[in-house]
Amino acid sequence: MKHREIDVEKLREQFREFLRTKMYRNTQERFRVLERAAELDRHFTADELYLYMNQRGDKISRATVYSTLDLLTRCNIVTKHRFQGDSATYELTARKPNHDHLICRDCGYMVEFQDSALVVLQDEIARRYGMRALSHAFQIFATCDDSNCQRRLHEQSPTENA
Amino acid sequence: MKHREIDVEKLREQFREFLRTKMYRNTQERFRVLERAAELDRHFTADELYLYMNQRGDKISRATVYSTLDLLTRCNIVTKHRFQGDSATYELTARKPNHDHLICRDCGYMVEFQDSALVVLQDEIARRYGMRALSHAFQIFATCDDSNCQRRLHEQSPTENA
DNA sequence: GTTCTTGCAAACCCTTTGCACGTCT
DNA sequence: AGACGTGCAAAGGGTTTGCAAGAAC
Repeated sequence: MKHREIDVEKLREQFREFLRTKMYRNTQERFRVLERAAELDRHFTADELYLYMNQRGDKISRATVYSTLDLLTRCNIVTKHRFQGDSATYELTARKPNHDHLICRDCGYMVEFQDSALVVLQDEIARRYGMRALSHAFQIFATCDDSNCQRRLHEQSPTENA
Repeated sequence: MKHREIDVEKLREQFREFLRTKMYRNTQERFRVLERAAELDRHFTADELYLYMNQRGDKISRATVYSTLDLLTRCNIVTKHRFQGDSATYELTARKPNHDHLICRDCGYMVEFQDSALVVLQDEIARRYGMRALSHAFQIFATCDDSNCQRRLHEQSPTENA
């Protein structure tokens, strides 16, 4: 099952609005980063996006990619993850809203799952401390619980919830 | 309210057992890292621990601190966090079991909270995908929802749950 | 025209590594 | 004795920065 199509025009609009509000300039590079990030329908690192863009013929520097990803993160168009060990990974927030990660500590196999209980909890806990929740990051570290753990790297399957 | 006292002897025992099982050696340095980490009753970075130990008169290298923290993480005596941006932070797992973090995106104010629902969810979701949960990391990003957000940096207060 | 952004390369920070020496078993 | 761990300094990888040239306003 493919998840929702991303409305890039809407994102551009949202980004334009953010830049306007914060008095940043509308540059071609910034909007190109957004577009290419939207094309990559997956998690990516800043460097992967940089390489992808230059392969595709956009001439852009790492510095610009990093700085634009920072802007896009600040306005919540992109979500930045810091999983254990590696470099930061990014993804479009609209790609799959409110999903979290279940990661095998042994083989790195990762499942993206959605569970509405987390959003409820997020809001409730923040309220308990007089704060207002914006988003959350939830990672479950687990084991495949299976002797051929490595094999499962490219599998997928289970029951949806939410 | 002070949280539970940490039983360092028990941790030493646990570490000894881990090293034995994995055929690693019992060295003074490794146990000293554990002891000093236990003294720091808070989150710390590898470098902070390194500096603390050398201030306290232990002669130890960064390499050893890093490698021992890795061992301690692998046997779950220490928990490693990767919050946004910064370097990795560590803390004794026994310090405050199963707690998570609520972070103000504007001022950095951080609350450590406990909620038993998360452990239940962690187990249930892992099971749903045929995996066995070991631990989780849950961060809520929020705003203080308050005009003097910065002021709250050193406050604390709320209702316990669990 | 002024200010902000870009691109490049160098700098930076955290972490890991190679190697010689020391320590554990 | 032999294998593993430590310390040091250097390398490594990801990210940020300083500065000159270019684009936005």
